[in-house]
Amino acid sequence: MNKAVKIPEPTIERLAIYARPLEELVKTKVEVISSEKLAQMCGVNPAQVRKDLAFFGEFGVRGVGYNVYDLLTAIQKILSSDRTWIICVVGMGNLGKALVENENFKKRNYRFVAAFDSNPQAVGLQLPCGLTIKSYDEIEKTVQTLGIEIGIIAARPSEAQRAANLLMGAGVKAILNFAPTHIRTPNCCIIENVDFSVKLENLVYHLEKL
Amino acid sequence: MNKAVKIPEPTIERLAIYARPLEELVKTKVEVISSEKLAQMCGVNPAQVRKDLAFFGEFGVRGVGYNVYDLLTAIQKILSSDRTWIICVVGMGNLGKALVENENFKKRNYRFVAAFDSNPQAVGLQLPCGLTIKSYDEIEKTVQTLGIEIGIIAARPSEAQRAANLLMGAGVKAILNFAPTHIRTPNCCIIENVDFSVKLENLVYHLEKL
DNA sequence: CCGGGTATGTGCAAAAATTCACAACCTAAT
DNA sequence: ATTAGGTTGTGAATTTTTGCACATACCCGG
Repeated sequence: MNKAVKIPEPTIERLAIYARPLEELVKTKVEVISSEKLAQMCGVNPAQVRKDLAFFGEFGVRGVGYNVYDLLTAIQKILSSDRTWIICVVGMGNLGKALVENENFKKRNYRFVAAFDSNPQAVGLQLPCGLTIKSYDEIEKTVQTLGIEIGIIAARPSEAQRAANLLMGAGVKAILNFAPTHIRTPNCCIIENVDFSVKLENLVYHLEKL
Repeated sequence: MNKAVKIPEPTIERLAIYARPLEELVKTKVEVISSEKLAQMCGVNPAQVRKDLAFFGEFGVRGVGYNVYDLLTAIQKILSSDRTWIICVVGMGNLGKALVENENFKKRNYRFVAAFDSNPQAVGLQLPCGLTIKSYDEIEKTVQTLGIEIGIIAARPSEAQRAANLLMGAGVKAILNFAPTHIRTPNCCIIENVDFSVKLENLVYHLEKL
């Protein structure tokens, strides 16, 4: 389609969601799927699926549906998740440790090549995955020598901004922030927030309304 | 204001976000804040802040701003985060373990009272927080005797639906799902999804576009 | 080669969410 | 008491997102 049209943010998010069941379907050798079925598996509207895909081209066959493998490949290409990404974590508490070991990341070609912590006690410790925890002082050099493209912040909220500044100073252009705080960035850097407790508070709000 | 008006979902999410800096401001004894400043701290539009709050009443003073403590208290009351919630985790891999120890949960009155895992090897192990891992067979009884209100799923995607069914069968009405899969629920049960890799894929999409 | 059955792609309308812009109102100083 | 300065609360405009509904196109059997 026309590359000039602005792709809605929710569309990008859903594309990644569509990929999940498609991965399963490829494994189970299902060859074709309709927008109806795929939508059902993802909990969205079928028209939504078609419209989302339509932003990027025509992937289906009318009267038939979508070829599972081709569609998955197309989505991965759109999202650029068809290649390996070099990433690091800052903040090696329980969460940081869980993230470097995370199966879902490994499966999807994200490669952790460094781990940092501000606590001198933690620096030097070796993680089960083989990485050795480094201090914040080494962020700049490490990012540059290893070509780290994405930084994950799993530090305490009070340290998150500092961690982000160090990463950005070293040239990192994308940050996934798990700290429950807003991080200020120049707009050359993209940031995504993952805040568990916001989600939980969402839940309890609705729970109380039942 | 009028309780009959439907509150937008994004508004609820933002209320929780507004609470974060307010907690800090209370600690640092700042008494009053404007929508402008608060918005800045959260990375949103000032009018948005005012409109979000307006759904629930009038909390500010024109020409002055909002009393920090009163506003925080009001938000916590709206979200029902002003009381303790009894929760459990299903799936005690690295992520599950990180969640039960998580500082941000503890700070906000979420109390983990049980942990479950499907792996017989894991059952019986004691966690640092004192909980002993139980088997799936015990979900129903445990939920009922301990009055568990919310379930967190940190299991593998292939097990997520089973875990959810057991929780719902036992009477749990709210689930926070960390497994990268869509969980089917009757609409008496609320579900929130937290999917790291979706967020990461979002990042890489935008990164490639830079 | 044609026609029935079916699922896509898409124009358009509806709904939802965001942002603007300003009247209403408060405080404090003169 | 009046006015200047500043911030809220909100109606209206705008933008974004969703969903319907159907023309379009493809497959397959006869």
